[in-house]
Amino acid sequence: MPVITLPDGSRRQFAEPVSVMDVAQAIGPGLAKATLAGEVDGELRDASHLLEADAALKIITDKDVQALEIIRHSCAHLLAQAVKRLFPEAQVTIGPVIEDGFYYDFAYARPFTPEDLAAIEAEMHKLAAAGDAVTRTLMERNDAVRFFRDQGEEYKAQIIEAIPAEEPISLYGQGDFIDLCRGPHVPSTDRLKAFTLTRLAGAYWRGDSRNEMLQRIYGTAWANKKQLRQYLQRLEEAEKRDHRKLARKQDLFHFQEEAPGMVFWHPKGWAIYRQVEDYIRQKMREHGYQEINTPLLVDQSLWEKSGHWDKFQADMFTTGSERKNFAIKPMNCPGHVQVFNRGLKSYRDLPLRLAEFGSCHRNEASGTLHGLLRARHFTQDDAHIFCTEGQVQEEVARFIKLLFAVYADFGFADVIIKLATRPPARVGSDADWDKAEKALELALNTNDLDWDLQPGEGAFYGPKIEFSLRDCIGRVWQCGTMQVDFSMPARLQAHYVDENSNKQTPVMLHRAILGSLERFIGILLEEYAGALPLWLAPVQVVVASITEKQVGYAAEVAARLQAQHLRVETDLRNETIGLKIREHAMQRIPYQLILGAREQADNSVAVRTRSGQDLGAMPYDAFTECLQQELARRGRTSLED
RNA sequence: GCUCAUAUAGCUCAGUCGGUAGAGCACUUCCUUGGUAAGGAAGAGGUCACCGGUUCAAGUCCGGUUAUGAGCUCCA
Repeated sequence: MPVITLPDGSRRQFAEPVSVMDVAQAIGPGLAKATLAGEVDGELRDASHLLEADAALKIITDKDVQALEIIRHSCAHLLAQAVKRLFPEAQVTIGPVIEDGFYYDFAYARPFTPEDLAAIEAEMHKLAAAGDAVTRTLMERNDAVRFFRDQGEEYKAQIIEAIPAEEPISLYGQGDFIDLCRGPHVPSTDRLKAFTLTRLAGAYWRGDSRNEMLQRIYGTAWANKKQLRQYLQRLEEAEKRDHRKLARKQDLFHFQEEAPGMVFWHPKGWAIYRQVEDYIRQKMREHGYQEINTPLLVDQSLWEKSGHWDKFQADMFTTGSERKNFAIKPMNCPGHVQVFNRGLKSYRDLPLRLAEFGSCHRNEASGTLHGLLRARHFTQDDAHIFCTEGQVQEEVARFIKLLFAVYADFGFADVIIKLATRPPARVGSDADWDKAEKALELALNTNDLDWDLQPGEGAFYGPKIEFSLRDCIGRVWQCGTMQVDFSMPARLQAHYVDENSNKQTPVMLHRAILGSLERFIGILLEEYAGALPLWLAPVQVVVASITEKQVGYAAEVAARLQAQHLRVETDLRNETIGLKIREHAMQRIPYQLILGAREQADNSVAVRTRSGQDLGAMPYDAFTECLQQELARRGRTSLED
């Protein structure tokens, strides 16, 4: 006689075991119709799940957040069913839920084509309309292995073989299709109403590039057609913010075939770059760093000593000029150690913070290049802090504080933090790794930050904290980093003299706030959809004349702004003011000064913002006062945004 | 690097059955002197990414290369 407690606290008693659906039915037929699954004592279960004992139950309908995950998972099964019907030779592998959708990986003799994709989706809609019930069965593990192997599903059999033998295997069936799955699923396929397949891609079996490549089909699914439509629209809007598109529209930079992965910066793009660089340079000065610069080309032997040659040789550009084998630096640390090593250092010199806008080249795999976000030539806002073991904690904490202050100035709040610990292939003793990992973890926790652990993802010389930001369509890119290194100073013979006149090896902290200036600027452009805050905008003010009679006055106003170190352009063309306004608004220039006969007569400027706000005419000084205030604020404080 | 797709004017794109290329915007010139998101007219602009093949004939079909896009793998 189970007693079922509902979320509102009400209880219902049943004479015999009932399913989640039975309970819904008892409450009302409308609810039963909307029921997708149930949350039983906090666990998601199928609508067919039998309640034999007292339980707390929440009926899950498409209004609940958990519904999307169930719908998407069921869509993955529907996709696999459709593929098996159209391509019986295809083997199923895995089909998980991802952000906004799902995918399924198949092994098939030939790659699927876009036409196949359309046919598969049509088949899915047909199957959904048929409305087959989705049923759950249990099977002994070994029986399940045999069951799938008999059907020629070698991959599925392998997956199940990896599950402990004593664990019963749950299978879900719909029509003639049965798949291994933990569930839960929707009660029948006609509950899947709003889905579409989005793209085809290759993906390695078990995520290992030594394995064969499978065919991955991606899809998106939602509770209803309206949500699906909104999602697709949102995606389309987001894609317009792509920094590569903005670069073309705003004439910021370009790439070309002769230098793949390397940026040709145009005047406006470079103005942004310099602004970012100057800002960081000032921050470094304020926070006790000394700026240096080290050679781009360094003999191979130094990379061998540092350990980089061993691990990254294939990804380094080299040149055989001068009979020596030079490598173009892929990072700055060995160079910084060379600077540290000149002259005998005392413990009194520590912490010694050496910063460099380090121009690095890495021969990244061709398929990984991605505009400014993954380039072969990039500039790190790099610095290395040489310190004693006792100073590590404080230095890490100070860095994290500085990083968040800088991100706030750029208007970023959503920072993804990860702690990556020792990888299988590494240098240094386990004791040192213990200390280094502990130091980073402690610094994160004392700063009260949310972070995730990434075991085994650290650099070969030390653990690291990664600070990542999202691009326009939600892809995550690592920007800032803090790495503790107990190995490289010793490998490159860095020393200092301690209080007792003993030679000691310093600890080296590798750190970057932006990471790569290129990548950071790419993210920045996408974050603001090209409408950068005033302090970063390549052109801050455009001065436009209404008729030729104001050309002199406009030039004079522009010259005054320029004398105040504002980035200003004039538009004295023989064009209508409507056209000029439209063009500069589309170029996302923060302020337009419209100068006609009236302004000229009373020595004023008519101000218009890029979002179309007309601030009217004001004296010149009032306008520049406004600008100076806005410039001082930084962050996301632009008047009109 | 791997899988799939794509490459036509400065940009965005069209180009059917294989018969030597077209639009809009931008550009140049002229007209217009206009008050808050496109004034008008004319003109100029292309070795259809590159190399090779098939064909009487290739932007179009086939192969290769390069670059780009999406995803995978990688990321000091």
